[in-house]
Amino acid sequence: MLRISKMTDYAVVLATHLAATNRPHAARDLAMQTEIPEPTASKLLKQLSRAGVVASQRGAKGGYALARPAGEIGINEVIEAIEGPIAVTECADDSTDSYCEYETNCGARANWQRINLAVQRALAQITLADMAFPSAGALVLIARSSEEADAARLRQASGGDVH
Amino acid sequence: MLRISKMTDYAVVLATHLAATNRPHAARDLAMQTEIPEPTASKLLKQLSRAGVVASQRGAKGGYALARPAGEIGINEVIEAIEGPIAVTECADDSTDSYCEYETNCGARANWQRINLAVQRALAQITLADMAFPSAGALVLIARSSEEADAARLRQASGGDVH
DNA sequence: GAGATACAGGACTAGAACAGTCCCATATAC
DNA sequence: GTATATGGGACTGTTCTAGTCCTGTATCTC
Repeated sequence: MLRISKMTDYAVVLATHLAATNRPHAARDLAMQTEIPEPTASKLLKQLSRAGVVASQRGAKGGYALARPAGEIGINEVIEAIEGPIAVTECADDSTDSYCEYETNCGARANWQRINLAVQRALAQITLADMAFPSAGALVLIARSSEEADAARLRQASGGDVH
Repeated sequence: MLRISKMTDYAVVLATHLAATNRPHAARDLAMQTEIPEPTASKLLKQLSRAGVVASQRGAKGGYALARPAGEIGINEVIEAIEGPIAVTECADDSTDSYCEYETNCGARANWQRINLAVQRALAQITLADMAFPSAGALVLIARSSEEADAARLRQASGGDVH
């Protein structure tokens, strides 16, 4: 289904929550506030920390906060922190020099890489600030054609689609 | 990894092969030519047939052929035939009216839907004709920025990246 | 009409990946 | 020193994926 995993979805929720409140939180607090099970939230925050998306402070009164301003962190960073490099197919993944056994029948590596690039760009254009404050305005970037932009504006105006 | 499944990858190979040869093939022949195990290829072709991507002819001398010209079939159709609707997250999937348990903490449905739209559009822009004949020219559609287009042209010119 | 060929549909299984938990080590504040 | 909080990794049950197999149905050829 070309779908991100549930864990990544959780990670986006956690990062978005940090972006919305803009102050350090202990993993337990974040877990409670987002209703994500504590061990799971803790595990995800560790991964986000290792990837440099969030900054951690150990010890009593420690916790997690965004490593940079929310507007500078793209959703792609959060996804890559949890799932590794974004690659729609294996042969589009530069990080593994895997041998493609259908090479002679495929003829498609360049295409997959472009598809991949388009997906990455789409994800990078949405920042945590956009996620945290959906009405902030920078959202029409992706909706390139005028019809879609219009539809998006209508939805935003009515407020019905944003939850 | 935001990755399509191996089966979908196979399906693209099969459809690309049909596009390249442009005549009906029995499932067994396609399987042999693409080096995909026959039962698996057969299963995939059935799914492509049900989705209207390929047309099937039963009986002796029967087989599979593309349902429409290769240039009119986007990769998204092949992917959706195997994996179902393309939806990066569950809450971006219009086909299931699943209840989002993190609704109050998410605030992101509209964003995910736009991300999803961008991914779908990227996939729809590549047709089976592009996959079958990578040098045919319509490939720079995705590479929007000039640097990428240049890099793509360089790669195409050197021939090193296309397999 | 009989037999051969080929697709249609679905059940089934082994293995891999995912989601989620738990434990212990280490760092910091008070 | 103690309480609090992150860091790292092992572990497990469940779900999904990949792949196979079987039976039924349609069509062609003779």
